[in-house]
Amino acid sequence: MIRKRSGINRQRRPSIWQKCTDFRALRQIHASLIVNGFNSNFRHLRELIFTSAMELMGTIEYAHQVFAHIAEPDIFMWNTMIRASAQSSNPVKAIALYAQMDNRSIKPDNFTFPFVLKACTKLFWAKTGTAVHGRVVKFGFQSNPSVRNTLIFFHANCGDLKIANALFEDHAKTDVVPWSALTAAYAKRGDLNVARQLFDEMPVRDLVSWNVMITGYAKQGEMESARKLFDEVPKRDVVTWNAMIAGYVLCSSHEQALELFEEMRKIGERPDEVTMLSLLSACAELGDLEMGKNIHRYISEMCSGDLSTILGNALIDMYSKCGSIEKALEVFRAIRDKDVTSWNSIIGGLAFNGYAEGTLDMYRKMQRTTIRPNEITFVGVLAACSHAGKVDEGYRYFDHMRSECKIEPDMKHYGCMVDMLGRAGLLKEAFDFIHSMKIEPNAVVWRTLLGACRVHGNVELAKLANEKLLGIRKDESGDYILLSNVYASRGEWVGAEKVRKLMVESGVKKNRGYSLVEAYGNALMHYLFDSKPYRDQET
DNA sequence: CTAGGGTTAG
Repeated sequence: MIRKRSGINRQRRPSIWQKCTDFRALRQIHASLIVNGFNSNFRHLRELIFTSAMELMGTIEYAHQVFAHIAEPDIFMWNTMIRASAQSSNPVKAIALYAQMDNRSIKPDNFTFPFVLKACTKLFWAKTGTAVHGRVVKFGFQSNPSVRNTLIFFHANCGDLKIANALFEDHAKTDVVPWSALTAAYAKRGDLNVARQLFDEMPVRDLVSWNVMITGYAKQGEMESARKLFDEVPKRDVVTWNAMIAGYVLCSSHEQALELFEEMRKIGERPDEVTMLSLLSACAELGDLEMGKNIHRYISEMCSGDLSTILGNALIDMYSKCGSIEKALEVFRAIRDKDVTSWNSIIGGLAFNGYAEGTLDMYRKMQRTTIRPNEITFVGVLAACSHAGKVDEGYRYFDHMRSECKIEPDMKHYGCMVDMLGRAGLLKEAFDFIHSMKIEPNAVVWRTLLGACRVHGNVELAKLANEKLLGIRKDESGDYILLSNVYASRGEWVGAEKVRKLMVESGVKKNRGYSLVEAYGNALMHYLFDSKPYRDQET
């Protein structure tokens, strides 16, 4: 499982590189190249760069180090580094490499630009991408089909659809690739009618164009239209199935999603990672631990070897939301390459299942790694402080987040702080805290304060909070969910029910169709009724 | 070694 998919023609490669399947082997080969004086042999250097950047997982840093020591890398090496960086989690490096090329007056070729543009698109860097477009023209690659298609894709996704359209009208209308890319861009923006028109006009439709359209409908919740195309499409692949399954999960038709999955298996279409992610998300939302365990088993059978980070993260989330924190911890420990989401998932899982000490412990463990926390991390940390009544500690983490981690607090963090103070009965302090906020407090913040006033019987402040609340629109689903956590975690089911109503009334689509008790039930039952097989101390 | 479709955390 360590090797990534390879695009290179493997048969023609020297056998030592074909046998290079992990980092250890790579370093051995590298060492022997140096010992034998082959380390300036470009044939080997190209392989070294390609293998560490593109083929092995988690060795891109090594590729960068090696690359930095090559006095005059050839264009293939530059392209490989840019390509690998563009598809890595840090596409900025691809731009930096291109800038370096530019500074050193190294001529890019027709392979260079698609990779650089891919990085711009991924980063949503409209200005940079437009500048790159200028370089494309300067070097005369404008009519190269691949370059032009990536340009269309960039402009379509980073704002200027007019330019994308112009490029498309000019030269690309005979090519199905930019046609469906443009269709996808319109569908993504929610312009389904324009997308559909493009789709209908296509002289030839390949599977991608069908998938683009089905995905577009599914994401907008127009499952009837999606279904119609799904039934019409001449041939389906795993993406077609995934689009439908994800669509059903998105609009909370979990049974339909599971049914489709069954059908998929019956006809012998092999589900992949994306299928599993959707299904895990369905289990998490349903709180269906049994089904979640089934999916977990299926995943284990499917991929022998390491659990991928992304699947591991989804499993942690599923187990946490289904109240099985031990299983979540088990999965967490099994993930080899933990990323910030892995830590966030387990920290949030512990926090919302009521394990405050475990949460803070986990955060301290995280600090000992090289993974930097982000704003989501602190939602978990602060929620834990709030749950456990750790006011001083909550303040400390709030400051730590700003001063040491350079993360500006957003509404969710403020919400946690107000909840923490409110629970502790420090109502006046909570009120002052709201006034000290750098952003305009939203409904959740006021409602949190209101709830606390009710609990502690402060009528005056409650009135004030209520007034503020009345003047605010209620439309952001994420914040309502946080609030419902706040309510539910206190055991105030009445409050939770109110929030749910508020969500329905304000047209919040998420969580429609079933009650909060079902959604958070298992996890919260566990917490509220204190069946504690997992002990806080031993994370 | 080029381009397009599906994805996890609150």
